[in-house]
Amino acid sequence: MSDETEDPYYPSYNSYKNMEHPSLEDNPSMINNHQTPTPSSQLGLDPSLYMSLSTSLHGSTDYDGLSGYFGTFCSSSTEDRGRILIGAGESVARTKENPSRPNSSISFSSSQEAKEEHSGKTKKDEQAEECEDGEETSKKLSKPKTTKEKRQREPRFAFLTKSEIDHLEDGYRWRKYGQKAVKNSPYPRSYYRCTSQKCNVKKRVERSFQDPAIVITTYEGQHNHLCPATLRGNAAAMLSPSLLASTASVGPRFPQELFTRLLPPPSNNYYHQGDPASMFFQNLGPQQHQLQSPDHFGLLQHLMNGSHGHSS
DNA sequence: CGACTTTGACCAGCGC
DNA sequence: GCGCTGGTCAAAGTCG
Repeated sequence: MSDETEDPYYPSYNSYKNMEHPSLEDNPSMINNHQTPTPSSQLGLDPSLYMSLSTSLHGSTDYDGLSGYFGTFCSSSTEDRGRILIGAGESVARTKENPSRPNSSISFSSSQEAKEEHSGKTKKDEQAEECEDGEETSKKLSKPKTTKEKRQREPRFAFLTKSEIDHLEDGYRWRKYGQKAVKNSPYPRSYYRCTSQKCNVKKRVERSFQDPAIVITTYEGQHNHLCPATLRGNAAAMLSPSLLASTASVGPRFPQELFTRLLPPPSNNYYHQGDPASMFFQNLGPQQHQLQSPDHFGLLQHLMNGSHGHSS
């Protein structure tokens, strides 16, 4: 928790400051809604890089709406309340979860996982693929392990949700396939797979050991099917046709795509501590920062409880 | 009875 | 090489 060395995979807060994060520079504490910046590592995250967004959502309806935006969350009937903290960045498969990266903030893993591309593919992964391809009979212990070809890991997206429940409803159906104790955390990590056939989306759910109120949900992969809840029409109804068209079928390719479409650039004063929304970007090109859709942002603002009128 | 969860075991990658 | 850790498997159990 005190190492000063810069981890190449987990840029420190200082690294962020050196990047193009005007709002962060102006307001370092905006990285989350706590009084003091909470290093993502302390949250038990894979704190690689980050676009983080925290929102205050009250009630399931809001959550549904926001969920619809991101495709990954397509809907929710949860009673989840409180903030959703969304981060984006690159996570590392073989995480170094404990080494601290001072003030590296809330994470949100996304985009390609550079490190994983080199080392992340495990033979298990290959085996899993074989299984999904119908090679169900061979068990893990007897499977050939000769193939060395690397499979690119799916992008991951971590969502931080302030919630009392661990497994947040997102409209998809998940089957739990594992649970592991997390090092240095009293809270276990649960592993889920989408129950839809041929959909290999996975998610991990864990509770931050730093702030037990925060649930860290990490999605991996993209759904290749319609969300059951979307089919029921609750989340989709909130989306504009254009956005829906691009997200409803298979979801956005990356959540940050939607972020960039939904959110204005992180202007100097809009996102800051205590705001319903605080975010910063990393690994997003400047042009992406510029992308915005007033309509969508308006809706997002609506979804975000809108109670903290800190917007400049 | 099917869907889902629990749980211990196993495996691979990484650091030392 | 060894130990640690994350991730996964699969049998058994649970639930509706």
